[in-house]
Amino acid sequence: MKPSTPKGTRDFLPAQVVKRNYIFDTIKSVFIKYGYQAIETPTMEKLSTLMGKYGDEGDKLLFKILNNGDYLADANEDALNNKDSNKVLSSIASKGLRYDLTVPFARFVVMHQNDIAFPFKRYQIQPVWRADRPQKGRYREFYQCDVDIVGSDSLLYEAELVQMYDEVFTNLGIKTIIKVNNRKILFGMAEAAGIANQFMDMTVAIDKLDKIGEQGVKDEMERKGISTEAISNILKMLNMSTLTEFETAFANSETGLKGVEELRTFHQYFDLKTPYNKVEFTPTLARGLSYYTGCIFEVEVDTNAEGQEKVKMGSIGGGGRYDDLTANFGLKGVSGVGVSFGAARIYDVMEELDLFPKNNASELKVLFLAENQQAHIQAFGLLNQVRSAGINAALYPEFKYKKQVKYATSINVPYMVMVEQTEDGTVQAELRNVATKDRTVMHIDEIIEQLKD
RNA sequence: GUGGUUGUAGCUCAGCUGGUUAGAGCGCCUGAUUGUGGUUCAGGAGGUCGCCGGUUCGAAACCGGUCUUCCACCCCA
Repeated sequence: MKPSTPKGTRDFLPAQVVKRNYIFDTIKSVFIKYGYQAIETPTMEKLSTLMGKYGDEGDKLLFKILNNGDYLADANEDALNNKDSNKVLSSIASKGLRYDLTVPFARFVVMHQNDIAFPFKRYQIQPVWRADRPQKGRYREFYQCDVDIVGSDSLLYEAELVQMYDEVFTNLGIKTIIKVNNRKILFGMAEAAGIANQFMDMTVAIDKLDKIGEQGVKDEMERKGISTEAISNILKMLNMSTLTEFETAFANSETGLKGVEELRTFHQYFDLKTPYNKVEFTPTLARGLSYYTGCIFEVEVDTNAEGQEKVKMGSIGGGGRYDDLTANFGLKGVSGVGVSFGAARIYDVMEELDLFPKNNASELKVLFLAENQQAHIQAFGLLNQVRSAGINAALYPEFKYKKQVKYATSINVPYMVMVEQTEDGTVQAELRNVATKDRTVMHIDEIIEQLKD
């Protein structure tokens, strides 16, 4: 039989894992610096935790786990006979794979509210699963990398999160544009245009702006039955760029004015330090129809930056504030704000721009090669010394020179040490630089010195 | 979930409108050669043509189903 992985899942080769970990490590070190702590939640959650949190569409995309034991014995018989999958489900499956990290986190906060201190700052890097149909850059198993604060509505955290974006992408070497908006500004626009009741339709249309253009947005809103007058009003507002303009437009929208004020406060915190990346107020940023209620963020690769012109990639990060994150689980009035890093997309961008470091600390530094069995045993002793000095080292098991060199070149190791017996019966070690082909016989202590830098 | 697309050796792919024992390059293994950095030469192993069923005297090729790949839509990350 031909081995394969399930649809939408993949294996990761050593070189890929090294690169992925480089991204995670860079992100983690920034999280830790800003005072966030890691948590983990189980791969599976109860379906009662998961169902109904992502809409009807989301429920379909949940992977369900069959109950153990004789699950059909306990299945709902009527539903089974009628082939009613939805009804049968609840009697044969009570667990599912996590669909994102936010809902499990909300469950976590409610369950452990007495063990954690608010504001609670956590980060979480774990895979999630979706039974979506796979396509380019979309898998059924992928990592999410979330950082959130719950239990405070201070805008200091919005500023902090954007600073973290700025620092992470600077460290990774990607020049980005960090777009900032506020859902209250969007609501203000709907209110100012007199279509507050069609806020959702408007938001969904605006969210597609990048994809379908201004005319497309106009058409979409028309289709949703928004009046032409309101549409032209909204389009006019979308082209405004300063908070002062919005303040004027929102004279009759309390929510809109609140949004302007929130963004001003955000800037009071944020502007104390000059960011390396572009941070732009973007009134057209909508972030889908998700649960966001305040500030929203999205990160894009800056295609105007030198060397990045050709990068075609959607958003590589996003997030925002959501009130009542935990209300679903019975804890009201707890506000949260968080952002997510799109690890897989960041990986692709870094690959395209060749931004991964060449010499990774987790890679093998030196490969020992021995001439014969006698030398092999001696080489193992030398190997121990090199490893004790903290250098990543390995010994090749066979003696055939051709195979040794072939292996060394195929694993891309920078140094080799050839261990040979001399005529007087002692052993000598020769350090070889694979790239320059330099070779020198030297004492093992010297070799260690050489390899250390 | 809808529409399309892909599947032949470990890898990248040929294989005409159905017709003998299914091929190439690379890789792999063995031996020689090279006083040592993937050399050269010779030989070799490896495929139920994704899987199941059908049409046919005959299927890798045609038809149906299924799994997989990639793409668009829906939605989303």
